[in-house]
Amino acid sequence: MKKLIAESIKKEVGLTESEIENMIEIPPSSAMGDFAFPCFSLSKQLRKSPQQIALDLKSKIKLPKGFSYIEASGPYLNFFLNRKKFAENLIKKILKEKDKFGSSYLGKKRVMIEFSQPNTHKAFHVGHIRGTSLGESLARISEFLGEKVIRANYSGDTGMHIAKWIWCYRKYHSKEELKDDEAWISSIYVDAVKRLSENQEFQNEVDEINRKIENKSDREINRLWKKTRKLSIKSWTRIYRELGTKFDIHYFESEVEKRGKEITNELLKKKIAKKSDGAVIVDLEKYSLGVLVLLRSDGTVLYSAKDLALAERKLREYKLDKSLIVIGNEQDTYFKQLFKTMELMKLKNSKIFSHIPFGMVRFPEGKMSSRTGDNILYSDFIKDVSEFAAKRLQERSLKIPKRELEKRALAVSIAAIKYSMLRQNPRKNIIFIKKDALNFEGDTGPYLLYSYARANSIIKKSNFKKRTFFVPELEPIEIELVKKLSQFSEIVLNAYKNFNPSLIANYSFELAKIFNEFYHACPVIHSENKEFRLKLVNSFKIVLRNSLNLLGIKTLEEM
RNA sequence: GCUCCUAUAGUUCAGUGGAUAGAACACAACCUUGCGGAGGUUGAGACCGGGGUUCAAAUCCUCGUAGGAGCACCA
Repeated sequence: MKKLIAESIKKEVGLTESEIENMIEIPPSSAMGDFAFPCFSLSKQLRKSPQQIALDLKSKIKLPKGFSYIEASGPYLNFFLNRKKFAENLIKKILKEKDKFGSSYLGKKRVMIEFSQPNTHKAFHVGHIRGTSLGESLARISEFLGEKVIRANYSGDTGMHIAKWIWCYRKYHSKEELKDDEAWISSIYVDAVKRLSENQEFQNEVDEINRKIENKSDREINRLWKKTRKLSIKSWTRIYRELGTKFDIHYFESEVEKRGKEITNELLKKKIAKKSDGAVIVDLEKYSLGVLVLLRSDGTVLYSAKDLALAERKLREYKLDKSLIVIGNEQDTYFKQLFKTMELMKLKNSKIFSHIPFGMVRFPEGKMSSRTGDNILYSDFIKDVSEFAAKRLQERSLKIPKRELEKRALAVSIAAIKYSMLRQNPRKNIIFIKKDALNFEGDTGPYLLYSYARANSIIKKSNFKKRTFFVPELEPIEIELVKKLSQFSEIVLNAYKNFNPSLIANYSFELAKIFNEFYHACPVIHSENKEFRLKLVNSFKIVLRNSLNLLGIKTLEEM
């Protein structure tokens, strides 16, 4: 519609169509118009007041197709849609395109999105849920816009934290049975950190184990490492199934360790890296990026060198147009260092990488960390939320079979959690208040699911299959609903460009809110306009389902 | 100390340089003989401070202040 407006005023204002399209706004209220063109910036060159320009334009231009009239309102030129026709076309389009509605084709690009990145032998905590939800959502948005997405995971299965775990297990927990329970696995790590902080000398024992893991010299340690690594990985399958994420490739640090060391040697030869205090570093001071340490002074390899090898491998294995790495913003500087190093070593195509940072998940009491164990584990967290959800569900409908109840409770919980993680700007810290996340009222995932289920319930009850419909005089809230539905595809594009699913989350909430207002104001089944309203309700269902789907949230037909 | 990020109702968040700064929670008052009350309606309540750019600033720049993160062998 913006394009039609641009065409109609292009000649009079001497701007290109796209310039005009960018200027067009949506007025604060529908009573003022459906689109607005502000005339301020033309004022200087035309040497007229913006008010006058608006008046002149109104009389000069031709009414664009699909509009019923134009109004000059102060410095704004306001366009009013032919709302009936607009509603009709839009609803037809939504009902025809269904789960494709809102998508636009951006060309077949191949994009790799690396996210989640839990480490073996450590907790999968609330922060990981944020990264996983964000990555999955970005992946879905890209796919929706026609891109070929490769979901990648990358886990630290070697390195100091593993050495700590194995050290602690052998020394203090060797009688306990090994199991694929993330809570137990993480408790050993937490214990290790605690014991290490009590006695500095233990670090030497851990260092020795770290060397043994890296050069695989100790059979018993190697066996224990393999076994526990496997159990950790196994403990994630349930988590990813529940979160609705499936990876196409799972990289491990152990697979790039050797190549990381080789790259480091090449960098030493090329004088890009150098020795310093026994360690191998890349000096990036002249870019004000400090130094990047590649090898420890005992010769063992660090995450940085492994990341260089990983980047090389991704480029070799896939023909990528883009490669995103979704990781917490505490690594902002590190990624600048890493990318700069890739540039210095002239790694081909290294420009395609970008770091998508996200903020921390904090609690009102303070930061959480998997080192101290001051965090909430995925399993504890989901159990807590599910039990609450099951109780709420039971209060409402008494006769749900237990299986079904558990299924719905889990779906509602995942929706609540994902929505609370995605509704905020990714780069800002989330202050996670359990009471609010568990609250099913207001701006929450369950509210959205509830709205969807209500819409579904109307349609089910109506048992009405007539395909044609005519658009009656529209109630104000119906116009609002139609207009909101029409904005979906633009919102998706914006979310894509800004790597920001919160735009879709906020849109979903606004849409559901308008639907609920509509629902209260306009009877559907017992209305003369039944056929139209049913189509409108159905359109709402489709669009809400599409937008929640992009957030990785599954809808429920009944709650 | 240096670098980066953030600052909007009591609280948690929206807000692409444009019309009256939006919600949610909490608080107060209402709405159920209506398609699901996890809902709706109404009310009270906010742009950290000082400069600047602009016809127009919560939004851009700058200096402060406050909070967070990072800064050599964790990832």
